[in-house]
Amino acid sequence: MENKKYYITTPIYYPSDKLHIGHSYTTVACDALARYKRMQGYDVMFLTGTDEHGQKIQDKAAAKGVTPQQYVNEIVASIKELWKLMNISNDRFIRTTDPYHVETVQKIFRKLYENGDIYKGCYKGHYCKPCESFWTDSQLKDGKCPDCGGDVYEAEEEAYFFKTSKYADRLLKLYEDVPDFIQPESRKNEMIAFINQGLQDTCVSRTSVKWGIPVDFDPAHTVYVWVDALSNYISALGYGNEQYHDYDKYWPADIHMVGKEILRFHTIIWPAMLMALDLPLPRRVFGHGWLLLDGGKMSKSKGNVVDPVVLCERYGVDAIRYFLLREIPFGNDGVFSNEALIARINSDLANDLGNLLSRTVAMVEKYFGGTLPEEREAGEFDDDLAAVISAMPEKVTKCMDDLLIPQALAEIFKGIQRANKYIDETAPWVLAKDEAKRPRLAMVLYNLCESLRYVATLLAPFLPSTTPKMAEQLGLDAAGLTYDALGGFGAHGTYTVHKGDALFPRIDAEKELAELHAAEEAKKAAAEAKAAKAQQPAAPEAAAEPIEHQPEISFDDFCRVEMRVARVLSCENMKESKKLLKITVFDGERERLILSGIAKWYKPEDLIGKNVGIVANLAPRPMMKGKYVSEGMIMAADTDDGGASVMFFPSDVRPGSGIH
RNA sequence: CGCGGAGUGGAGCAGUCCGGUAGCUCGUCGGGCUCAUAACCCGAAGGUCGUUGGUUCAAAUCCAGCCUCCGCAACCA
Repeated sequence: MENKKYYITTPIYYPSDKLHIGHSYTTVACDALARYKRMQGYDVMFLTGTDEHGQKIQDKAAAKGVTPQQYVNEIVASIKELWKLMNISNDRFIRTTDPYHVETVQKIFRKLYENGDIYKGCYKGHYCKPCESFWTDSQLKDGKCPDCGGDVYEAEEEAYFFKTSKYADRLLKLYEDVPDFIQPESRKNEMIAFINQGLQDTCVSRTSVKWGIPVDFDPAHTVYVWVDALSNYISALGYGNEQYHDYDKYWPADIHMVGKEILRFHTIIWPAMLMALDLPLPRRVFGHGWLLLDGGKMSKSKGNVVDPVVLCERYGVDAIRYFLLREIPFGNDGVFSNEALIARINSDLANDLGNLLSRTVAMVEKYFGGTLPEEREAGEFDDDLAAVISAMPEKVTKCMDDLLIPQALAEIFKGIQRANKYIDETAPWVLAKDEAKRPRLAMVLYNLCESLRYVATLLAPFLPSTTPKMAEQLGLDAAGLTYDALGGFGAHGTYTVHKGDALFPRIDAEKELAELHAAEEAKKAAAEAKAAKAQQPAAPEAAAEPIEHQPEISFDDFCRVEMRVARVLSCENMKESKKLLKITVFDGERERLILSGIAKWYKPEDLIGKNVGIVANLAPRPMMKGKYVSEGMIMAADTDDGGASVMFFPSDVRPGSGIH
């Protein structure tokens, strides 16, 4: 029993923007697990935090005219606020800009370097200019670039590399020896396949990015993402620093919870790094699914509110927590929609759970003035109810230990439904009419209170602010509701209840959706008005995003870019790619092939026969493993929805005309 | 032929490994009850289990082919 510890982590989030509901999902899931383990008597360390370095943040801060540190400080504050709002019980919050973390990263980087697991890429590196890739000797094919088959040059840019490839065999063995290292199982095969394709060493430093942790023995370099971000899991425990001292106590992690998009880094690079450092490996990495938005994209047309703060304010934190934990099946993606959210809140939380408490408490007050008498008489249906309720803890435990959170909740709600049915079976309002049946009536209501005591206890990890409300109405001490204190069905003495507000008020779905829809229409109308305004040259509209500027160039520099008009001769969709259009143009001298990533926004017939602007002296670029070579670039403007708007010229312009 | 996942009543899913009356939640319809948040309880309707062929006494389940959707990889020069 002693020394049972549980170390659980969320990914560290990238504070380049506000967090959305998907981030909340990961964190809430971890929180539920952490609370559950604490309730089971484990010494839990629950870590979350932020990954604050990198180009993107550097750019965003510059665009806003603040330092990167100022920029992230502001966002991190809002993240901490969000976790507070959502009742997240993390024990620690790490920021990769924390000095102690910086210290650890530098130590790790140096150690890996001294052990030979990190090497400077240009020593043996070959650089393929078109592919912008480094290759080692062993990766070259006949001395040429393995991707495009082109010539390679001695590296002209230094970078440090981590020898991921060296650990391929040990990683495969790890997956074999620890079958549940990668969860869910289906993803394991993807990882194995990925390794079998041949692992490349991982670039772990940059000279071009300044916002990051300097390599202390080579300050021109900045530690690039992996060593910086992944080591948070141990620096937060005090590995390599003096800030904390519980590395020995908590490491290795019992579970790293991550989104499926970063599972690979946690099951390949991270274990390889730990192997290189000769440290124990995490026990398990769980790649959960995503919360997709109804209809695919960012919801603007669907009226979905995806800001977690707004959702919590509107529906209550526990309602949102419940939805997130209940709706996403093990390892799969779930769909978020306002309809689904409201349906879930109404049917499960309001109708089943809230109403059960409400009707039970109301009857205890109505028939017994709030306090149940000691004299009780057993009867039909009691045993069945007791059996279902007292089986819940074990079932929930089983589900939680298998990380089946939605199923765990389903088990609790089965108990709730059984209790509702029990009321119908025993019909307390009928018993109440007969004075002689008061002991029986007392027993029925007592059994309902007992059921609710179990439910309140088991629900605590998932709905931490609901349990105290239930406890209060039932006259129980919320702090005393633990697995150990359950003590069996019937263990509690008697009940004195206090009627309170509805746990989860029922939502008028039609009205609510109409309101959301109206709000959406208003937003849309505003956007259209804005767009219409933009049509008028007299009233130019400010850019939606801050404009990122390039350094000033000379006129000569400008003249080096050769822009010409070209006529589209043919254009077709490619079966190999959803994004690319295969375009043949006549540039005034010859035909050239251009692959352009505009297939999502243009059909071939939109372009054929038209005059477009191209950049003509761009170096030919091998694409799709050298299968095609694209000889130029179609000029197009970015649009607000992430699409492209191609630049067309009138048909009387001669192909080959220069553009200035 | 790059890798992988998925196609089951109106919606969302389970069942497929280890063949044998197709199950759950929501919705719909009918009934019951009145303690309760117009909530609760019971019942019913509704499915050729993507498609074609094969194995078998028997296929949602095993085998082969095909169709459709979705991830990842490749890739917006």
